[in-house]
Amino acid sequence: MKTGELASKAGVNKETIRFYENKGLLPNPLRTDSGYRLYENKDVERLIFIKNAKELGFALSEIKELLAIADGNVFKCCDVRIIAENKLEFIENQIQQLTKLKKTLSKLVITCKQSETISDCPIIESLSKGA
Amino acid sequence: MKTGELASKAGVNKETIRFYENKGLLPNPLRTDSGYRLYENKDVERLIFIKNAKELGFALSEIKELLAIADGNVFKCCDVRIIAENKLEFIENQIQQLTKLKKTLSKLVITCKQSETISDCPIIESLSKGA
DNA sequence: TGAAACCCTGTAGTACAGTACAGGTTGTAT
DNA sequence: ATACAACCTGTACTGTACTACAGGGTTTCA
Repeated sequence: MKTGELASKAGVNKETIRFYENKGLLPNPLRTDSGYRLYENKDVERLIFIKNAKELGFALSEIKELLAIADGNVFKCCDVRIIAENKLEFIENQIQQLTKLKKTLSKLVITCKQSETISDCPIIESLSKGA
Repeated sequence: MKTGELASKAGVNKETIRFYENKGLLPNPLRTDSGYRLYENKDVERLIFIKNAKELGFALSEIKELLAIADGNVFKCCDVRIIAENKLEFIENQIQQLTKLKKTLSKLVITCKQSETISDCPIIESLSKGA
């Protein structure tokens, strides 16, 4: 199959395929005599792998590592676990940060509902305070 | 005070000050005859406002709005509240998404601890599955 | 045969938030 | 007097993940 078909089967943009190829996430495909890229079903699977990993919050650079592991015999399963555990830690941290922000912000929004003029807006006031 | 002093007082980079000036977050400052930028204490405060808002997760474009409101008489306090409420909604959404990811990922990590070879790594397997 | 649809390449642009650098001027301290 | 720090400008680069475009070649179908 050619680029267009791969793109629609995997649900990505045609340009994205070339982009991933450049980035080393997709292998250099076979070509027709006229230079058209030729793909197989395993390339669809590979793109789905990438999509899934992206949804799990992995960056393209991390996905590249995961793919290298999935492809090769160089690494072991525990390497994958380490990448996943690191990502998990990062996500937990992010959740904590955001929860803190949420508390601060919702407190501000609640107090804001009482005042009407800009001069005593608690949000503006709060942002003006130095650490 | 000149750029360097403002930068160190506010805890930002010198270049960042020029960047913010270009973006319209800082007003055009007075200049000495030789063209050096001259700042006042209120500029330190303004940079601290920006830093605080950034910590709360506001984008520079949103901070620009907040500053315009804080500066001017054009808007009312409820405009600020709307911006804050939108941001709050966004943050809540993000927390939900991340919490889902965390669950999925930690399940994978746990099952991974049992298998040793790459061929049956549950993380790789899971990523390979189509939707 | 000829138009439309698809493919190719390289380069540039998008958004975000800065950071770095080249090449020049001014201010300060010894 | 002169070295050095701090300032000025404009432009280009960073990283992330694409997206768009110009200018050409190929395939397919009527």
